[in-house]
Amino acid sequence: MSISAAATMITTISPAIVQKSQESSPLSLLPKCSSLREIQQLQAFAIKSRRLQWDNSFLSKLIDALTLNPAPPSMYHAHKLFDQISHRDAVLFNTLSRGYSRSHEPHQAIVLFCQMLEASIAPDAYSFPSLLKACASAHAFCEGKQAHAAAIKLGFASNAFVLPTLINMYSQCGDVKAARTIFDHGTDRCVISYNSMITACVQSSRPGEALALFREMQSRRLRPTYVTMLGVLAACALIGALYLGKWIHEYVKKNGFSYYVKVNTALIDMYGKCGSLEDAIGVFNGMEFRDTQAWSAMIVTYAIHGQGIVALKLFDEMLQKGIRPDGITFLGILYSCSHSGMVEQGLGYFRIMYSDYGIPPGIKHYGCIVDLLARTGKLEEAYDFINGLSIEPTLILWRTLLSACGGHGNVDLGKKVFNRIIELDDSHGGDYVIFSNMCALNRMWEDVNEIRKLMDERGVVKVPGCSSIEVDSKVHEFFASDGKHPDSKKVHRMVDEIMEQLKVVGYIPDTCKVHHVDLTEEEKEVSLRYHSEKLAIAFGLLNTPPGTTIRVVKNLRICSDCHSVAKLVSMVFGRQIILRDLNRFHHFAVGQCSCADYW
DNA sequence: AGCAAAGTGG
Repeated sequence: MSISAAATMITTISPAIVQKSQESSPLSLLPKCSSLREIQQLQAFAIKSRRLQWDNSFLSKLIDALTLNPAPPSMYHAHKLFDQISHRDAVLFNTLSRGYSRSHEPHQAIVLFCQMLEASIAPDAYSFPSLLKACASAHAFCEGKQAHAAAIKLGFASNAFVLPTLINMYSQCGDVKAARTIFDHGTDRCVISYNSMITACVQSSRPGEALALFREMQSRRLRPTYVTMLGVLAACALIGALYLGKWIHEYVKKNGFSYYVKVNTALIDMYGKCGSLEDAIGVFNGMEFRDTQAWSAMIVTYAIHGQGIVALKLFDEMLQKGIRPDGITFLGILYSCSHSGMVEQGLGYFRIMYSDYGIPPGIKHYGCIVDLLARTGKLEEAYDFINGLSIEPTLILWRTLLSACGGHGNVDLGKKVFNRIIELDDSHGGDYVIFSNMCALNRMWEDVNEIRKLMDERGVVKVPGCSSIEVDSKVHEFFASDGKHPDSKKVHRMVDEIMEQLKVVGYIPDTCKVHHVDLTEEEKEVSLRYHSEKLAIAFGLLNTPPGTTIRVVKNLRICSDCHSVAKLVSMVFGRQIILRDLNRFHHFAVGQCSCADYW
């Protein structure tokens, strides 16, 4: 059939399709189809002109177009068409499999691969990316490993397209070590493989390794892509290294990545998590186009800096501009409310998220509501809320409540919740510590001993507190009372000096939460004195010019004694201190904290 | 045809 004849036939089927194309072959028209109807018209044309029997390349394009169509029934139509084809080849299988992995039906993709083997059709290199992607998103580690073995057998494991998906699969299934081994042994380490590996490191909280890979890329003169920037910025956010982050920002500008909305969103997130609210606002204001994610990132950033009211204002502004919020936006909103004690508003937003926006609440939204209720002391309500849920409450939900019980000193409910938690998982040191502190606060020393014994028996260890501070683009880490840092003697002396000065203005060490029963008051004071955040602040006072801001990142929540010390230091030494908790910020200035002592 | 943000608790 001549091209002009084909064009005539299509014209009789749908003028809309022809309008979209200057070309006349049905193959080139396919990507321009935007609706299921248009694709099916082309399919009808293909059947009419008897192409269905012989042209697998055209059929593959047809299936691809069907699977790309966002309307839900497309996978069904694609599979139906696939079933009608008599001579299936690997390309057809791959195309349908890709469709399933795109439409989040990983199990179908895996099944399809098995069917291909059963039909004695040899997979090619392109069969593996979608299969591995499916295994990754389904967390199907066994299948993933089998797929890897098959890829090795067939000689496709070091293929440039297969390698990144292999890395991704291992990382998503939780085996980052294996991912790294594959990456290291890869013969063809391209930019995309580096991106996968960097992302894998970030997702497994190994920011240092991610940044090292970025440097390796540069020394190998591989040109990063914007995806590289997303990974590297996320790594900076994890470490909380503001100056390194600023350097990356410059790099982003110089290399033309500033126009990617996602990169700007990652920059907002990075500045937010590195403690610079102003820089985050600067990036947000400088964006020409902002999507839901960009607004959400900015809302969350205000929230973690204790500016809940501003976060809510921004949400209103977002709605006025006609940007649709998603589940994450509401998470930010609920988070803002719970961390600013706005119970009624929070419950209001929780109600409208489904009724007005059709967003079904997930476990994380429930977590925020539990936090919202419990943090303000409505502990029983929070308990009832958890028990009334239609889904099985997770550990985190109980943990949220336990931590609030600790904050409000409610040992009775706290004990009930604690027992519930260790039934589910008795290996988490943090839970024991919260409950033990709660008991110590109520002078229930036998219980404190009991908990200690339980921890020893079960071999539970608590995560040591660690604070870090970036000075001259080097990150210094401090652990409580440790002598690992080269300057530790000097730092300890500095802490002693600080304490003397603070006592003059009325500081009294808050020893009631130190849960070593057999310590004297003085010994308790000493154990409190060398908490990691105090060491880091002392190091900051010693090694940064007077008047500059001290930025500290801590891996646990700040204790109340360190909180009051930081407030006093900000006043006595005339320094602003910005301290990052596990997931929020404390801005200390002239004796006050931005969290208004509510954290 | 591969990599791809934002997110409850501690």
